[in-house]
Amino acid sequence: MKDSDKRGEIIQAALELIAEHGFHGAPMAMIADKAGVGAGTIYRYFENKDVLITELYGKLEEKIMAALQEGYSVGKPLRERFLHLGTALLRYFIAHPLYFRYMEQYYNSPYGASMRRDRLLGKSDNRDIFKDLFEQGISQQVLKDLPILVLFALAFGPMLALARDHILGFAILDDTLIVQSIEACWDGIRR
Amino acid sequence: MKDSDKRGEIIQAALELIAEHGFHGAPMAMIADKAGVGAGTIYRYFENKDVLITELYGKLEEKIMAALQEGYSVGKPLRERFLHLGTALLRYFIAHPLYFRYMEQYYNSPYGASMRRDRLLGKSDNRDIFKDLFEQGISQQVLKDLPILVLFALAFGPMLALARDHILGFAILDDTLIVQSIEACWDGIRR
Amino acid sequence: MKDSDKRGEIIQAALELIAEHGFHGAPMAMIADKAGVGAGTIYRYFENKDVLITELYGKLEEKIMAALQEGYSVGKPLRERFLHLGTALLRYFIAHPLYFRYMEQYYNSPYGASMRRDRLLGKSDNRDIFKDLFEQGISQQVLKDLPILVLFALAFGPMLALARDHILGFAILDDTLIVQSIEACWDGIRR
Amino acid sequence: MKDSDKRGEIIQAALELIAEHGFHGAPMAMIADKAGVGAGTIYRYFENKDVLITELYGKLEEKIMAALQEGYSVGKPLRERFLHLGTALLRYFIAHPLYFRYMEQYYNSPYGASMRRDRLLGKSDNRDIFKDLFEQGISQQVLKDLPILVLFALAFGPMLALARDHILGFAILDDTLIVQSIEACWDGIRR
DNA sequence: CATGAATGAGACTTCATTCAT
DNA sequence: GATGAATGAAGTCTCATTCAT
Repeated sequence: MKDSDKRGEIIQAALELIAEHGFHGAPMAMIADKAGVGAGTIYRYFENKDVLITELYGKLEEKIMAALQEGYSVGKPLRERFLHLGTALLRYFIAHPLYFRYMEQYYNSPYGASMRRDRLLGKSDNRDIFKDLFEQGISQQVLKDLPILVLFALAFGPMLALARDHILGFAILDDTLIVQSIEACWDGIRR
Repeated sequence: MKDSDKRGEIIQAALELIAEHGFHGAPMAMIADKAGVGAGTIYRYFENKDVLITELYGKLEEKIMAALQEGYSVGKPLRERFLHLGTALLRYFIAHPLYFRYMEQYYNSPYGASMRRDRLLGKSDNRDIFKDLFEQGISQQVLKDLPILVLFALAFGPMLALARDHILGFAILDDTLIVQSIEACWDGIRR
Repeated sequence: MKDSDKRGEIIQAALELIAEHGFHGAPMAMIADKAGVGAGTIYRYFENKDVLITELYGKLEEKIMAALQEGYSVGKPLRERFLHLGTALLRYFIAHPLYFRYMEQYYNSPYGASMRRDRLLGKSDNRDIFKDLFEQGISQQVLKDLPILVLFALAFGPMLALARDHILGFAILDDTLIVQSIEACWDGIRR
Repeated sequence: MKDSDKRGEIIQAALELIAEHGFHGAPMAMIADKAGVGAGTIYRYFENKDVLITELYGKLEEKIMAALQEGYSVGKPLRERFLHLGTALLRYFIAHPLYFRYMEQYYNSPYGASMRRDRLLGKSDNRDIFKDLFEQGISQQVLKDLPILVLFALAFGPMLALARDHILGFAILDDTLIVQSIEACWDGIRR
């Protein structure tokens, strides 16, 4: 409990600071401060800054996957399933802007590239929920017959762009717009 | 010519190093080294690192807009115009991976956010070519009646994701796939 | 004690180096070296070089004011009080040549000018001991009826010049000469 | 003529910049710019920055000595001669604040100390006009029997302090005050 | 276990001086 | 002679990481 406690404080502090100021605007000392622990203490829980950053990313990803699976049923029609996942993802990011901004930073950095590389080479792990959906869609001839990665791009590219626009205040996505946008994404990938 | 020489070397070195290692993985000393000039020389051409970074971004943007306009005619049908622009953009990024990675870094950074903010507040400048296209499409009821920003997201989100995937080696986009992808983007935005 | 330790070492090193070589002849790295600490350590105690410089000046000023007040009594005649303060000041500088040279540097620099400006605009702080003396002298018609600043110049100008001459080895001020000099200063300001 | 021209421009530019911003606020490039010459050109006239600085000081000193000698007659009484020199000096500095500020900077710097040292060891050169005055004053028992250096301090210390106060805007010395101040200096040195 | 003071490598930037034109 | 672009040493300051307490 105690252990988990400090670890959690550190992760939360890192999340907030990095999401807001970027990796380089969040020195370890500042993270420690915000977490209410000594600077050296971080190193008892995380080997170094890189490990902290990577682990935090993993945690956020888990949370998101859990959120997406809520109310998700593989029994429903593909379109419905996609709309569910898409709107859930967009809503989740909008509800958790810190998560989004952190993950975006991570993704657009050497970390992100090597993570994706690792995943392609085997550790496909979690994003399977989408992969399954797309593969079924292709084999059922509901989706365009394009490489999975292209479908990913067509589906997630707009969502991430929209989330960013909303969070940076460039656009305001209400529920109607969210649904319309995800439907448009569906139009992009469906036959 | 002389002047252009050093200035060009510096810009090229900055482009390569930042595209590959990010802003923080490209110290001024390293840029100077790669450019084959003294460390202080950079400061004869650029007031500081920020200015260098911003100016380089502007240069790349100009080049891209020029490439897009090649062969572009406002007289053609909307769909054709969109396909032209989309494939041209995607091809350009694939042909110039350094440009793409540099611009991506810029975009996902405080620089990018403030630049976009500035543009929203008046300096609409160059991207008008797309804005015009979208506005016409809406008024002619060819495109979905969504906010311009959402159309931007639907159109560019996938393109950027695809360019990234290709450049990082996760996918290989041949010409067929490029056209198919852009057509899919069109499906996303058209009514 | 521990804290005082490093902080004190840094201040002492800065004092010695700056007194001897001037602000620009005393890089932070040299100060750190002389203090026996790492270069970055200085910044734990002083936000930047300016702060270090200013704080050190304040410390020295305090010490001097304390030394002047030793044995000083407002009950004694004006002349005696002036001679006390003058000889004490001159002796103090001669006994602490580093202090003098440091303060002189500070005074003759942008720091000094802005400090004096600040003081004129309210923060009259410590030097009041002299101001009081001069104001009483004027109102009792013992001193010349000149602006306080002129009396300051007449009194301190020679003292500082003498201290400098002594410290640079151009003159040797023994106790007799010190007293004679201060008496001469008195002749300059008295009616 | 040409030669003299550039040399003069350089000296004037150095004077203005250094007087206002200090030695370290006046880079060679800035001096060259203000002088309207190339940076390298300065080195055709002055071996390096130190030489430029020192030579400029010498020039200013000459000008001052010339100004003091105007209307000065060794035939007049000592007091009158002193008042003449003192008021002339003070007026000169007030009329030429750049000269004063430059000379002050020079004096309070390693340059100044070594210059004075050199002078004590033989090169007494110009300041003889005051030395003569003080020596006569002592032998005629008009002045206090103190070392020449002490008389210098008593006489010049206040003048320099007053000039500084005036130039920095802390005091306003009108003609009456100038005369009164110099008379007070006389009171300080006379028997 | 936890701390946080200390470290020093390394980042950005300035500027006196040189030298090819 | 004159120029000013180029240089690189040196200066200030930051921060990930360690280690004595």
